[in-house]
Amino acid sequence: MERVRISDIAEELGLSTATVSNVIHGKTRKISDETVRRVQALLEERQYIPSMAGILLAQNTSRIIGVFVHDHEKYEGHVLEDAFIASSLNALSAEAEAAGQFMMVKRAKRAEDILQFASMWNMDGLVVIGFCRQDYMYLRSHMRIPFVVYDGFCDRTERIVNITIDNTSGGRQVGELMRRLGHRRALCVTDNLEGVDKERIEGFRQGFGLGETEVMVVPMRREERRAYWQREAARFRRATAAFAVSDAYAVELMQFLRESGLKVPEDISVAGFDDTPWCKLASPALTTVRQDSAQRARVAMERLRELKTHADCGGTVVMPVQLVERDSTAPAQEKW
Amino acid sequence: MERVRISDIAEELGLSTATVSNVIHGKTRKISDETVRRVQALLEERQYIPSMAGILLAQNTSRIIGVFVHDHEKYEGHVLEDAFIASSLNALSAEAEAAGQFMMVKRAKRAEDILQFASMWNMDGLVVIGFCRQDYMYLRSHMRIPFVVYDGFCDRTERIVNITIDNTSGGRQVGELMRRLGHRRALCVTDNLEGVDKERIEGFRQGFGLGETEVMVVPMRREERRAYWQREAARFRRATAAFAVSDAYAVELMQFLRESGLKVPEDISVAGFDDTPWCKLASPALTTVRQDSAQRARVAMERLRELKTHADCGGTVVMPVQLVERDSTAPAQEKW
DNA sequence: TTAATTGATGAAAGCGATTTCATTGTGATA
DNA sequence: TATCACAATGAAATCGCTTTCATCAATTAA
Repeated sequence: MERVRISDIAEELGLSTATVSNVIHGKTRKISDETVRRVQALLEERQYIPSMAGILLAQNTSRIIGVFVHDHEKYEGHVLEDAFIASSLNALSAEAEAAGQFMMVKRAKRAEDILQFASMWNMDGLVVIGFCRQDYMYLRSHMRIPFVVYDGFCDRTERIVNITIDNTSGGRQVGELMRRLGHRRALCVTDNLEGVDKERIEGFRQGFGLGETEVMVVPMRREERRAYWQREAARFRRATAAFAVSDAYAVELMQFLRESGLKVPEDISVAGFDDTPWCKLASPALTTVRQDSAQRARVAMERLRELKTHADCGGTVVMPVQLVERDSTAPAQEKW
Repeated sequence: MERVRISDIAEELGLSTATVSNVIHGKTRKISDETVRRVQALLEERQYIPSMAGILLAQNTSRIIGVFVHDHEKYEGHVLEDAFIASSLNALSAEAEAAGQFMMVKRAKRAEDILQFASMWNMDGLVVIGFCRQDYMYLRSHMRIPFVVYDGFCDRTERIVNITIDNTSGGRQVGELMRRLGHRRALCVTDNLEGVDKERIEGFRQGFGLGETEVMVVPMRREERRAYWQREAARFRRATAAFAVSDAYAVELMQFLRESGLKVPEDISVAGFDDTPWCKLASPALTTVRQDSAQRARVAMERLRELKTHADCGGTVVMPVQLVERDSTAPAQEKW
């Protein structure tokens, strides 16, 4: 129950801590087989568990991977519940475990918090999600701990490793699908015109070709959105296709459409983005764009490891994305 | 960029580290206002960030709250994506931040892993989710770090702090609702007959009174479930109400019912449990039982703090639960 | 005037590991 | 027999902080 220290083991066997430490880590030193056996046996018997405190101090590395999620107010204090974030956390946690590392999660509002947190723990690497470029630049110049960024919009010269997905392609695939289905007037639903959402919409436009697209920028706060849908209801009557930049918005949109007496996909086709788990449970099952957060996490951790050695190898990794066609999209019906 | 240590500050001001340390923590010692001012100014200027390595070692406490989530195979490697877990993580993270603590998340399979992990980091407290009683007992007897358990089924004598919700009441409220709506034959959907799910179903039975209830134990793995629904389809034709022990199952069930040509709620009323965010987006919006994970997290952290002082105060905290009636439940129609 | 008290600070030990450098013993070589 | 190489191990410094104990000067009480 009381902590067993290396020195306890050493003392009990009449050895020095150096020897015990070397047995634990192997390979630095030549140690007699007999000693190795005795030490290992006692470590096992006493259930020695190393103290990270000591290790941290001695070898100046913590094996902690910090995951910093921007606590954007649009989530109203529930960021970690967002399907994409939750899925990323899960994948990152799996990667960390596989690599024998530890995952510390923090929701943060400012880059300064990240810096402070990461430095105080002497973290091994960081995954930074949802902040803006300016924050990344700040970290780049004030912190020596390697970090990668999710969806960062940084170019090579900025020396930041940015792991993102091919939003444009995702949007384009949806656009092409809608065009192929004969749609001519589409609505894009987003809550802002920057970053990934901008790319998704641009992609959609490319794929949709000559079709007419109108963009609806909905309020971020859920309560305001309700009123907004109602106020703008007329716009849905004109379109036969809708592309939401997230599954959450797509599902919410479908619900609203149903309430307004419009049928999905008969009256209007709807597509989302992310392929969150409940897409296939929505009714109708939602057509969407799948991003693979497990793969993203894997790449993130790999790049983090690389950064430990070649410090300055910024660059963007674009992960592929895949259209998942389900039941919320169908051939256009004429409207007049 | 290079680490600023307390000794750097001390040296630069011609003071001892003891003095600087005392300025930082206040109140232990009488220090002249002049010195305090000078030290604080320099700490600020040099952007001193304490090293947890040193602190950990010196004061033998880490301020780390460990959250251990049982990596049950039914989640197929995606536990942290489960809506209830994600929501708990978010709430716990918020609580930890508010208390100036750090949250480390780990998915674990065995109690030994928890023990090892928690001890090596000298964690301040643990929240243990989804393990079984035997694991809790193991921790209780092998570990001196205080921990609380979610949904643990431990009685007072076991000296384990167990934070749970009133599953029976939740089930009962659904049962009563179904009875009130005139249903006579109900189906309960679960994937096991133990723990919280057992309580929920028992509660349902109590509330449903004389109505006839049949329990379906569905396979945990998604692929097998698909076949199962189909095979057992006939049972749905007999019932007019269904209560699933989780929203996930409820939504999946609704989807299957729709595919089989049954209408919800006209042909069959469906209710779930948890009130996950997408309940209100399902169609029809799902009647369910709300549990408040923010409140639960608050209590968990409070009890953890109490445990630091009075070590042995086991006991179960039962949090209230609330029926949320939406559109998936309706008065019974006669069937024959 | 001297002793006792108090206020402000320094010196050093300790926390639990790692790691460098030094030491001992043994068999082989000259 | 003296020297050397090498294998096996010990002693001690180090990491950055907290905290106890000691010191010294200035003030107050006797």
